[in-house]
Amino acid sequence: MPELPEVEVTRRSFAQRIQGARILHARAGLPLRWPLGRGAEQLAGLTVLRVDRRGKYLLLQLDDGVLLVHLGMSGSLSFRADAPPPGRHDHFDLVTTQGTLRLNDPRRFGAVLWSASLQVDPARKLLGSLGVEPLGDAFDPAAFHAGLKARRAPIKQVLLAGDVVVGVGNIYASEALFLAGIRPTTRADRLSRARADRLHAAIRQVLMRAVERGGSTLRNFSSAAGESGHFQAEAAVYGRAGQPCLRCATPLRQIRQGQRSTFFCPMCQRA
DNA sequence: CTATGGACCTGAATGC
DNA sequence: TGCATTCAGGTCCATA
Repeated sequence: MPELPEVEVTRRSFAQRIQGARILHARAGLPLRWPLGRGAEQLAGLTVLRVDRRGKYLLLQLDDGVLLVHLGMSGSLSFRADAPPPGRHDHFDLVTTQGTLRLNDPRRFGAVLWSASLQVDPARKLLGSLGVEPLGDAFDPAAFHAGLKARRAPIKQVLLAGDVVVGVGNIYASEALFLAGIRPTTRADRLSRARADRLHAAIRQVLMRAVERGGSTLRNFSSAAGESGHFQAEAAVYGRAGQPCLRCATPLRQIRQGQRSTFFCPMCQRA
């Protein structure tokens, strides 16, 4: 479910409301991807200073350490004053003076873990090798092109790997490559500076637009405020195999790259 | 070092 | 209707 836009929309939906709250109690359900790293009972009494984001991780800055939250493939957060009893897939609750932050995650690929700071493990290990933020100033065309020059894998898989630029997931990778007119199978190091520039702009455009629209709704994404997103209706290629390209009407194609589906137009994306 | 396939887990959709 | 197979928005880890 969540790529960068969904995570950012989620962050915005509760960051202000939880800021300054004191943790009354934490509840861990079935195991997530990693153990919490600190007893849930030891979170009580800490204060949430603010909520940041790095890549697809949400960072709840506490007055003692930081709580990293990742939504995995199927996770979503809710934040409400009066949370009902936890359901089958509610695997983490942070009960605070200002409401309960709850992680619902059927597949449990998500994670909640405490780290003493961002400079030490586990945060250092998880965040240390992440690429640049695509919506930040550090994401500039020259550095992006240089990053791609060092990689021989297909451009689609380099985008997904997240060590050149973070936050581009399986939907937006296909969408950005379509916008830039680049074939997903093209080796990353074969992209000219001009084409890297086009891709750079396309990534920013597709992510910013998705954030504005409230995230993708491919399955049933909703922010912690319960509002669903509207990007789905705007996907140009993702999930549209066999349907006509919106630009040239050629039937769109679906292929497999690294066990993930890729969608593209064989006419508009020729190299 | 880079690149690739398997692993984690549940549920919905599809096929026989 | 029932049961098996495939697929799903992520990413770490072992292996080549």
